[in-house]
Amino acid sequence: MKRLLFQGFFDRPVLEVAEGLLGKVLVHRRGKTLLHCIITEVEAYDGPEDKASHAHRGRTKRNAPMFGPAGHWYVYLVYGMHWMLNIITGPVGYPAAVLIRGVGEWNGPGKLTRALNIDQSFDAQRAVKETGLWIEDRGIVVPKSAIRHTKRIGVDYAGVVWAKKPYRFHILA
DNA sequence: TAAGTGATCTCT
DNA sequence: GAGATCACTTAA
Repeated sequence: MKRLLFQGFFDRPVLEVAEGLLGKVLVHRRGKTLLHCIITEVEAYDGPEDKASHAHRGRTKRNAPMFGPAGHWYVYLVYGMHWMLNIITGPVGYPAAVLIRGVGEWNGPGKLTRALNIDQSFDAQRAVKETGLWIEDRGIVVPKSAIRHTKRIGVDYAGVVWAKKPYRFHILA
């Protein structure tokens, strides 16, 4: 039982998508081998008001994918060495995305992208099989009781209101 | 706890 | 063009 997540899944409020992604499976094709990783930790970045979001000061060349259609990747380099993997949500023109922070055995967004060899070549690409990186529903059900909401990581600069939003979701170990 | 690292953005 | 910033990791 497996089903590719299509654009309709992502074209919803970002908080719904973020929570819904827990337990889904990130699939990466490298040559002929497929890597499957269960998504265990995510963060939501919601719209132009969100001071922790790259989009809060308007559209730039870097964050342009956030303003595009849902179901596309947004990949960028931070701290000069780590690629961050995000999936765009919501309607065109509304900048929102979910940062994939942890999958299965790799915790930490930088380790995840390094392990999967994810870089800017995926930026603004669609999350479908043709691009080599997509997300599937394999019927894994995560009980509500196993999901925790906490504040986001590494965004203290955004001021207390936005830095403390419970926009991080993770599955208990 | 602090350094490493470099693209991007905001001023000149 | 220069300077500051940054959705992190690792080694102490």
